[in-house]
Amino acid sequence: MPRSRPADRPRESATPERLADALAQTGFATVGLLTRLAADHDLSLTQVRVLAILRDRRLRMSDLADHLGLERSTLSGLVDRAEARGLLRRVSCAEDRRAVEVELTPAGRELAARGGAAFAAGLAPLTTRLTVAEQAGLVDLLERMLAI
Amino acid sequence: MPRSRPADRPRESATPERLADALAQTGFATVGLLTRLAADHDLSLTQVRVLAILRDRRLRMSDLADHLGLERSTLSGLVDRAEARGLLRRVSCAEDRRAVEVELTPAGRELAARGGAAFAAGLAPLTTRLTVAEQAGLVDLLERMLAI
DNA sequence: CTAGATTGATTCGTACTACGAACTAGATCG
DNA sequence: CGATCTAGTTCGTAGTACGAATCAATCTAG
Repeated sequence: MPRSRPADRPRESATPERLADALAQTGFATVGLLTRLAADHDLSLTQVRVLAILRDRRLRMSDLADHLGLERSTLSGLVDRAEARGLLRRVSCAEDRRAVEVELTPAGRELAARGGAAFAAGLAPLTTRLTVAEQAGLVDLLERMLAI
Repeated sequence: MPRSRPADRPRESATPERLADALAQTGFATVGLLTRLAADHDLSLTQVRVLAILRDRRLRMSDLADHLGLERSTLSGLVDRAEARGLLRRVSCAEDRRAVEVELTPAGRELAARGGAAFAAGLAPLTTRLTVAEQAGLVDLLERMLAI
């Protein structure tokens, strides 16, 4: 497990170790922010991920489960709840009548858009610690690391 | 909500937007890795966070709950299960007999150490896409952004 | 062309996570 | 001392996640 913001962080530790720690911290910070924002709308982190993924696509249940790394059975309930709240809808697939596709409703799209803005705003206290040039450098490094 | 690895990622979008997306991606990648590693040992992400936090400290239940951003009631069960598995132990506090401190057992410490190594190793496919100098640059930017 | 296998999704039962409210025991302050 | 506050636990509820079983539609071999 990565160290968590140790009071006595060893400044001299090796880069790979520090990178792992910094990435874990970044992960908890961003995912934590996302979780808090989601909670404001009574959504779970997973539901946020669903909205984020469907923002650009329309997927079958199986494909969505794969994207999320979840079992199909888990996704059924997840989509049930989101559908009941009017955030997305199931559309039966024309090519394969067993399959069900999922897409955002206008309400879901609207929520996703507002959430995206809130996320960027919530990140500002962190990101503005860097200059604009540094932010651009960070984007470049992260995108290359993630192979986006 | 941040966009999730869109197939048609707009290359030309503004830095703040791309930074938010890149940070969200980084968060999901690192936290996802952590979750998978945790699952190998039948641990939840939260239990991993507990181990990570206690790696350097010994805390009261309340303080631990604050560090995790959880309610005390949630923490009780969490610590129950981890204690039952021998990863940590409750120590009653001398100064305040209401209070309970929590610390890792040797087994918990050992697991945390092995987990940390596994995490760094699991990150390697991503981090090695950058040169050593770039990794150092990334560490610097992230640490300054997180104000570590 | 149909019998059997495979695939897409759902339902069911179980365990864990998380919350808030109610409670107990110990501290603190008037 | 008694009132109040704090630390932690217990309880009930809802959401998340899994795997096994199931059903319907599709595919494939003979």
